[in-house]
Formats: sequence, structure tokens, C-alpha cells
Amino acid sequence: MEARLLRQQALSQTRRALVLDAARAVFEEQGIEGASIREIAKRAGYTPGAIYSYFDSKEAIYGALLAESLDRLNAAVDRAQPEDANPASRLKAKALGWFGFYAENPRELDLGFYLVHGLAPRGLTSDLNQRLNARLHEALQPCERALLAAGLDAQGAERENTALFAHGVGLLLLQHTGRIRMFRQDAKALFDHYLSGLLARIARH
Amino acid sequence: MEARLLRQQALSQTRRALVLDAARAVFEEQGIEGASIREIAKRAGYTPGAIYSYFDSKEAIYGALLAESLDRLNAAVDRAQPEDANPASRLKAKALGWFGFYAENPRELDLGFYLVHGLAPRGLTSDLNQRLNARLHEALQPCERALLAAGLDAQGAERENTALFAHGVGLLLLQHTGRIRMFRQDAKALFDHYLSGLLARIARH
Amino acid sequence: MEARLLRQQALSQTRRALVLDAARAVFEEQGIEGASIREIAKRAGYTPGAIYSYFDSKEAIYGALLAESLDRLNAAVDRAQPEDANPASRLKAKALGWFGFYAENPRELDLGFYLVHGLAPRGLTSDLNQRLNARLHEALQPCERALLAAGLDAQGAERENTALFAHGVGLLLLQHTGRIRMFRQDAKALFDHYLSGLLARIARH
Amino acid sequence: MEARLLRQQALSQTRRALVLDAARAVFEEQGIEGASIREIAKRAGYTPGAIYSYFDSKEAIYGALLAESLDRLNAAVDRAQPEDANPASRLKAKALGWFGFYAENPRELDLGFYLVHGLAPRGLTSDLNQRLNARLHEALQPCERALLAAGLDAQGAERENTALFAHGVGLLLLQHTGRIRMFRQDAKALFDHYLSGLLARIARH
DNA sequence: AATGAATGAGCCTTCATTCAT
DNA sequence: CATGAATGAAGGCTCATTCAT
Repeated sequence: MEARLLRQQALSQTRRALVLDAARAVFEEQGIEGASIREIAKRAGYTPGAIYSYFDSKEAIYGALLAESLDRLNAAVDRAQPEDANPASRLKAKALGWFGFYAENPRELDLGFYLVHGLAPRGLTSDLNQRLNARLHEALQPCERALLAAGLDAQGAERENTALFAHGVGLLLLQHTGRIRMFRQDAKALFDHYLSGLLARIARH
Repeated sequence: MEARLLRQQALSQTRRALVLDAARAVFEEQGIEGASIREIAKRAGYTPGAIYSYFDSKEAIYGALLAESLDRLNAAVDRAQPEDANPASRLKAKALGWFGFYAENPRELDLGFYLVHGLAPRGLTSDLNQRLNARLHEALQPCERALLAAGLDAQGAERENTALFAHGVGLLLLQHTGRIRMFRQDAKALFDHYLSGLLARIARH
Repeated sequence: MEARLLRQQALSQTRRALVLDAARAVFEEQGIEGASIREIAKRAGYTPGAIYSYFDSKEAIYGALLAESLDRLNAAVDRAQPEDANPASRLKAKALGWFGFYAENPRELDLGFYLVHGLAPRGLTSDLNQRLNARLHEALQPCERALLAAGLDAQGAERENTALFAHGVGLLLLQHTGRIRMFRQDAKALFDHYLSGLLARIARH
Repeated sequence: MEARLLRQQALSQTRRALVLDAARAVFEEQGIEGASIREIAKRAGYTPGAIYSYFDSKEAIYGALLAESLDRLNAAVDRAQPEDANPASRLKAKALGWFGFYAENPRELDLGFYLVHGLAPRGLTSDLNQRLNARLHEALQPCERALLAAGLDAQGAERENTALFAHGVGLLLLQHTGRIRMFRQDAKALFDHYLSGLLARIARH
């Protein structure tokens, strides 16, 4: 009996993942506009009603999609390896890790912005919200630990890390919306520039 | 004859402004989702069809709303007066001008983000688009001029100005979405911090 | 399992037919003007959105309606039996078959005219278009075959059949619009007259 | 005083003609779909409301347009000159007169069909209706007179003339809607063919 | 678990016409 | 005569969600 229950749960999980795959594909190909329940269901080989066996609402799907996205972000940061053992090298590598992830995958950025703008309360339970926040925080922790290792105190490290994140986010936004061309600048170059300045300040420390 | 024409035009302008007021109010209270033509018309005391006497489409209304917002931004920057005649003082004052404007008026920030994400091609004629870009650029020019006055070359000034803007935008976004609390930081303080660093770099120059 | 599927499909077909019935009724009573999705839905006991479970667009409904009409036309021609086995008798019977069908059912004529004038590209997929053309052609084939049997060559038969059709259509139009009274004539009588002349010419052949 | 009144009436007539010109142009260029009061007004250099100074309704405009069209039809028939004084030549020339007019000016045909289908009671006063009927009748009279001159009695001439008209109308409809291609025939050729047959029958008479 | 029909509310837009000015 | 704002009704259509089966 219990074994059967477990099997069933596993199956359910698998099918839930299938729906999520479909949602991701639709989102990637058609963006937020084309991502209707109908479309996702069609892609998943289901009818609209079936989706609600796996997700409470459309927004819940986006919540799950975003959770996945943050997993990928963390994986990207994990993969980012410093050239040597210096805290400075580590900071640089890890910062480029998250920045590069978003710079190269605009849809992930869309997802992140959608979280922020579009997610209705119903889809964003406070439980999920906390989990998402934690995952984002986690992706930025390697940078903060490097700042600490470089000699900054806890407060300073947290402040610099936040500033670094904000700087990157601002550049990503400008790039994503094409507005950065108006300034005849390049997001990646500016982020490098900011990083260099930060590293210099740390070294002086 | 002419007097009458003028009076009529003035009246028309007034009523157009009324529609825009309604649109602004709806937008402020219900966000982009609730802002339908129906809702705007109801708020303005009109039937939906009447709106089309004043605007060609829903998106055209948002375009006009955004144009207004950028006017207010420019006004805010104009009002920002430096303590003394130093380029550094001017830079600080003008930068805090635009930053403060958005920090204190989150709906203006929403509008700005909407421009970038939501405005459909039909509403955003390339003519309007250019005008809006130009107005944004204009609001940031005083900072760039101050950077030039402080001794930076044209390229350096443009780069630093863009970086400054990106930094501020990133902080505003983090604050707007409540994510900055996660980092236990304050957007205004961090912007001041960035500005101080920038001023120091300039002085060293 | 399969039985259930079949039952469901049958049910779906039935309800689709119900919508079509409603559409036909609305069309008959209110003509093309009053035949809106809202009206059809109301008549069918549905909300407007529900219609789209059965038809992709309003025009698709008219396409289906017209297809039905052409089926009835073919049935009428099939039912038309010649008095004897002569090609001439067959020609007469079959021609009166299609002519009588339209003369006695003006709404079918409306439908036919609508095909020609009003059907939007979206509703009239080239697939449907071909099918409709084919069905019309089919209804006129017995006449052409009779002409061949009477000794005309392929070209002559096709020409005479087209002329016969045009003559009938012209008379139907004149009758349908009441213009024929202006000439103090009767459509049916004139069609008989034309047919007699045609039969005479064939006999002489 | 009276002179002034006359002048005013003349002016009014002129401006009414201007509106009609605009309506004709719109109709010609955009067909029945694009021909809204707004569009006609814009074309005439007026605002929508002004149109109602000259016409009671949109349909009244079409009525007037159709009256004009029938004038042009009559002019075309008048212009059609027979090769010699034979009644047969006259019949042929005049018949080709009205047929050619519609074959070569599909928009006039549209207008004619619209009269028949779309003209609302409001636009088609029985007064106008009679006038339009009379004008159409008039355009067909030369053919009837030729038939009489050729020896047919009054009844026979009227019957043959009606049949001739119906035949032509049917061919024009088939051609106008592209359906004649389905039969691999040409409207003009078939009309000539019918005319030849008619002439032969008359000669035999 | 899945269907898919159905809801109900909503969307933006167009139109002929009216009427105070 | 002309304006042009405004009406009111309607247009086709889309969508997330529900629910009987």
C-alpha cells in the first residue's frame, strides 16, 4: 500500500515537472505575453483544467519557474571558479558568475523582473517568497564571503555586496531594455569597471 | 472667430488633461493591471468611446502619461540646487535630484518601467519614443556636465554618468521591490555612499 | 474507455450542431446584420465565450452554415428525378432541382451570396473554400452530364452549363430583390423558357 | 432677399455634391467596408456631424450614390452606338452598353448589389426607390425598343429583355465573385454567345 | 488525474448618430 | 452651416478558472 502511494507521488512529481517544462518552454519562446494556461497545457499535452491538478494558479507556475531559475543562478555561481585562491579573485569570479548568468540569459532576467512586478499574492505565498529570497541571497553569498576574507568587517561586506548587486542589476536593466545604447556604453564593460574599482578599494584597505 | 477657436482648443486641452488625470489616478491606485479604458473612462466621467476623442489608443494614453512623468523628472532635477558653485556640489545635487524623485515617487518609477516593458508599438510611435528618450537623457545631462566641469574628458564623463545612473536604478529597483530589506540596507544611504566615492575619485583626478 | 470517448465525441458533435442550429435560426430571422456571436450564443443558451469551443471564429460558423446549405442543395438535386431516361428530361429535372431549391428557399440564396461577398479570409480557409466550391460544382454536374449525354462535346457542355447557371442565378437575384416585378415577369417562367430553348437547341443538334 | 435665398440653395447643392464626391471616392478606394461617415467627412473636409446637414443618414448617401451610378449607366448606354440602323445592331450595341459598363466598373456593380442587399428602409424612401427603378428601367429600354422594332410583340419584347438582363446579371455576378473561373469560362464571351443566339432567334422570326 | 465545456468578466475598439455651441 | 465631443450600443474575442463527468 505504502509503496504504491510513494510510486504515485513520484509519478505526480514527474508530471508536475512536465508541466513546468512546458511552461518554461512557452515562456522562453513567447515571453510573458504568450504564456497562457491554454498554451502551457497544450504544450504539456494536457487540457487547461488538468494544470490545476499540479498548480493552484497561473501565478503559482511562475513562482515555481522562478524557483527553478534561481536554482540555475546558484549553479552558475557555483560553476564560476576563481583563477587563484585570493579573495579578490574569488570576488571577481563569483560576481561575474551571477552577472554573466543574467547578461547572457535575458529570459531569466524577465522571470526575475516578473517576480517583482507581476506575481500576484496568490501565487507568491509567503513561504515561497522566503524560499526565493533565500535562494537569491545564497547566490550572492560567495561574493560577501570573499569581501569578508579580503578584510572587510561584516557590515562593510554586506554593504559593498548590496551595492555591487544593485550596480549589476541597474546595468542589466539598462541593457535589457536597450536604453544603454542611448548612453553608448556596454553593460559588461561597465560592470568590469565597477568591479576593478571595488577590488582596488579593497586592496588599499 | 479666432478667440472662439482658441477657447475651444483650450477647452479640448482641458478635457484631454482630465482624461489624463483619470488615467493617472487609475494607474496609481490599481497599477497597470486595473488600468483599462473602461476604468479610465468611468473615472473621467465618460463612456469608453469618448476616450478616443482624445487619444488614439490605450497605449497612447500611457505614452502621454510617461511624457508627463519625464517632465516632472526634469523639473525635479531643475529644482535641485547645489550648495555652492563647485562641480562636485552640482553633481551631487543633480544626482540626488533624479534619484530622490524616483525614490520618493514609486509610481513614477512604475511608469518608467512600463515604458520599457509594456508599451506596445502602436502607442509608442518612434517619434514619441525618441522624445521620451531625449527627455530622460536631458534629466541626466546636468550630472554629465558637472563631471566634465570637474575635469573628466567627454568619454569618461559619459561612462561615469551611465554608471551613476545604473547604480541608482539598481538601488531604486531593489528598494521598490522590497528586496533591499533582505540585505538590511537603505537605498538612499547606499546611493550617498556611491556618490561620495565618485566625488572622491573626481577630486583625486 | 473507447465507448466513453465515442459518447463524448457524439455529445460534442450534438452541441456543435446546436450552436449551428442557433446560428441558422438567427441568420434566418435577422439576416446577416443581426447575426452576431452574442446573439447566436444567447439563442443557443450559451455565453459568447462558449461558442469558441466549437468554432474558431464567427466566420467559421458561416462557413459551416454554408457547407450545410450546399449539402441541402445537393440533396435537392439528387431528389430531382427525370420523367424518363432521356438526357433532355434529366437536364430539365436537374436544372429545376437547383433552381427550385434556391427559388423556394431565399435564405439559402442569402447564404450563397454571403459566401461570395462576406466571408472573411479567416473563416474561409482555402481548404474550406475548395470544399465549398467543389460542393457547388457537384450540384451542377448532373446537368453537365446530361448535356454530354445529349451529344454536346466537353467544351460545349461546360459552356452551356455555365450559361444555364448564370441565367438562373440572374433570375434568382432579380426575383430575390423584387426587381423582377418591375419587368412584370416571373422568374420560374423565364427559367422554364430558357430551358425549353436550350432543350430545343440540343435536339436540333 | 429671394436672390440671396437662391444663391444659398445653389451653394448648399454645391456642397452636397462635394460630400457626394468624397463618398464616391471613399467607396471606390476602400469599398463598402471602409466607407464610414467619419471617413467620408474627413475626405470632404468636414466633421462627421456636418454630413447630416446634407444627408439624413448614411444610407441616404448610398441612395444618392446609386442614383448617380444609374445616371452613369444611362450615359454609357446612350454612348453605345450601333454599327448600322438594323434593330439587331441596335440591340447588340445597347446590350453591350449596359453589360460592358458593369463588367468594366466593378464598383458600380458593388453599388448596385448594395442597393439590393444593404440599403436600409431609412435610406431608401419609396420615392427614391421608384426613381432608381425608373432609371434602371430606362437604361434597358433601348434594348426593348430594338426588340420591338425587330418584330417581337410587346409581351415578347419585355420577356426577352428581362431574360437578357437576367443573363447578364448572372454572368456579372459570377465574374465579380471569381466563381466563373471555376467553370473555366469568360463572362464577356458567354454574353456575346447569348446575344448571338438571341439575334438568331429574332432573325428567324 | 484528467477532460473540456462553460462561465463570467473582461478586453480594446468602432460606429452612426445627436446636440449644445 | 458647422463643429466635435459624447453617447450608447455593439462588435469579435481572450482568459483564468471551475466543475460535472
